[in-house]
Amino acid sequence: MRPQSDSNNPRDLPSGENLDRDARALYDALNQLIRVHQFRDRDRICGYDLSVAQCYALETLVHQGPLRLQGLASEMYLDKSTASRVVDALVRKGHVDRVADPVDRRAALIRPTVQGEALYQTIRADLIAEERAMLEGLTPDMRQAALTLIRQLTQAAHRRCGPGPGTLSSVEDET
Amino acid sequence: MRPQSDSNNPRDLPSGENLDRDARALYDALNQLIRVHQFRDRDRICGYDLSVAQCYALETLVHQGPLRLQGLASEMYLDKSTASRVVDALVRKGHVDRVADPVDRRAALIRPTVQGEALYQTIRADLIAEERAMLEGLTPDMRQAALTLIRQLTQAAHRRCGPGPGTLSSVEDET
DNA sequence: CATTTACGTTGCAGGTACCAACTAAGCTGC
DNA sequence: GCAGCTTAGTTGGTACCTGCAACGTAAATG
Repeated sequence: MRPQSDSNNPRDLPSGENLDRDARALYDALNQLIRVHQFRDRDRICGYDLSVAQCYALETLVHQGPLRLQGLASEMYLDKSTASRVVDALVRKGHVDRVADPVDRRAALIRPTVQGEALYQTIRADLIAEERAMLEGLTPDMRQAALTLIRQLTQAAHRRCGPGPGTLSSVEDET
Repeated sequence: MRPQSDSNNPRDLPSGENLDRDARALYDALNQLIRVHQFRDRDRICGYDLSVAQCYALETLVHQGPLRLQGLASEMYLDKSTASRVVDALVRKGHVDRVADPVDRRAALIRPTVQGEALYQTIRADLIAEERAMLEGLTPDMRQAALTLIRQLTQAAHRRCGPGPGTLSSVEDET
């Protein structure tokens, strides 16, 4: 439906024509990247007796501080019932605990335990080591560019993804 | 908490020190990106009465042509039993079919039906439109750079993580 | 031909996910 | 204060995804 104006030099086009082609390429590339990371993370995290969802929840709690269940669910794009069960599992394993919210006795604040925080840091260090290995083949310039681009892509996707309840904004950290 | 070797000048270091920091940043950025995409894909694909795994299988079959179950499982980093069930679902929905392998009567070749191929193209077009919208804010140069980097990251991760659970073949590493 | 190996399916167990229904607690209106 | 509604979280039910183990069948090997 979008005819490639191949009569002209395809490199000089003002970013209108190649957009489709780049979009296709990006879709495929991102697909690959996401799948590889997904499975790598899963296998690696399972070695620590955590599921991926549990690890994600723990990570969210470590980063965002104590959260109510609803907040955690929003942050994870999950139903509150699913979040509840994930928290159950983490409580059973001793990685988080529920404390009564002082201002609302219906609510419970969920926060990582010392053990949970330590476990998360261990896993994080492990995964970061993987990223580190991947980055070793890139020049510092390229690494910076990669970061910038990935963040922009995330921002764009997040904006479009629409009503993200918690609006996770934990992207910006050390410069 | 990581001991920064601050006794030295951090600006002159030959990319050894900043590597850690970049690795951390990459981990976080990739995390965000993957999550956003994951949920976006899930919601979007579910609108077509396909699960993500089913869509991934269909995509693999469309891209790679007819595959045996084992090949599909390897491609998806899944156990063959899981792949079998995913294929079951796709067969039930009429998106793929199994044909007997002419040279091996144990095996079955799985291939998309016309309907399955059409469905995949529809979904793909939909998802690509999303990527396209995301790319609109980037310059052509940045888009190219993003592609290159994402592919390199994928390559690196793929090399490191190796094949998934269901894979027994295709990894002859002679030690 | 018997054994071994490979392909795929099925049984089992556990995780993930949603919706809907439920309990408990807060908040309104009277 | 107590109905009645809303909100926070839990639980039941259902369905899917996933891997491991155990099969049946077919090919390969001796």
